[in-house]
Amino acid sequence: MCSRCNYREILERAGLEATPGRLRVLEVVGGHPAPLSAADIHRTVNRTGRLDRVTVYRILDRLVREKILQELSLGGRRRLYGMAPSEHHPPHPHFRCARCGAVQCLPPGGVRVDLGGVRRVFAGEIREVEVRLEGLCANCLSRA
Amino acid sequence: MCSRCNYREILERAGLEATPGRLRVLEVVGGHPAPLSAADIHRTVNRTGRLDRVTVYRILDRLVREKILQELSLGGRRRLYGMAPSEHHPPHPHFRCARCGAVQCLPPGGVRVDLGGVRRVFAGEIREVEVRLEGLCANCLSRA
DNA sequence: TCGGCGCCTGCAACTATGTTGCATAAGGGG
DNA sequence: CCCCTTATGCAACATAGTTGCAGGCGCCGA
Repeated sequence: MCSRCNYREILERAGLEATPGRLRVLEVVGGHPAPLSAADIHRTVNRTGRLDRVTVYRILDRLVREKILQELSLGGRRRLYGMAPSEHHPPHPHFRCARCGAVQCLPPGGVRVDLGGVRRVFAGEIREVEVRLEGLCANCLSRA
Repeated sequence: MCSRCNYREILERAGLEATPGRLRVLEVVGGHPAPLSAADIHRTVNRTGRLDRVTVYRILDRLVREKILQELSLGGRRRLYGMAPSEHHPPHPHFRCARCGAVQCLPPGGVRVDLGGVRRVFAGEIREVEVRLEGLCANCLSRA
């Protein structure tokens, strides 16, 4: 659990009831150092009580819609979920190991992206930028 | 089809037989201005002949392994495929419209990424950088 | 207090996407 | 001519996510 986040308050500020299911999902996601899949979250939450698979999906959808969580697409088939950028959770890039598939959050601020050229030629409106790195993680490097 | 690419030659340089299926898949992907899903490719290829769904998946896997195609993860459930970066196909960022889901390739060079900070603290080996933008496409903006 | 309404959850069935195992066909080398 | 490899097809399966519907619970107004 992120020590600086009050999940109940976050939910209520978004106009959502702070149900046990939602609180447990938030605790699992906020307390994990890397983004998790719906299946991971379902498994973890069900170690301490039960919450249906479908309910987990619905909670995740809702929390993403309210921008409490963010959904990441990092290769592989599964969508991953992490805390959305906010005061306590600055945006940061993600790394995925091409060998073992593990995903890590990288420190915020380590990557600078300059969109100048794109903003000049692109007719749409850019709202979010996601940076994804791929390569070999330290673990796989040492075992190579 | 990309006028500067000789698909037969690309396949043979990678040590792959230039079979009709592979050539057709390459023509479809190389000739489309945005990345395509396996289902899109299967559908398109089957307008001019037939190629099994499974064969399309296997061809895509193979071409990705040989770095002829690249696989993109752009949200949504499907993996998308485009030409891998090469002499004729410089790496470029991708944009996905949050409203209609359409994916576009953005001009290469429009985005500059500085990894300095990450390379100093990250213990693994970074091989690829993917930049994904999200927002509203011109079409959805005008209809909003 | 009652009845209705909305929200959350569970369950079953379903869809979409991707994968595996096994059979067949084509081509090359002994 | 036989065997091996490679590409393809087909059926079955696996995984991830979605939909429809019903039950429970709290809240609000009558």
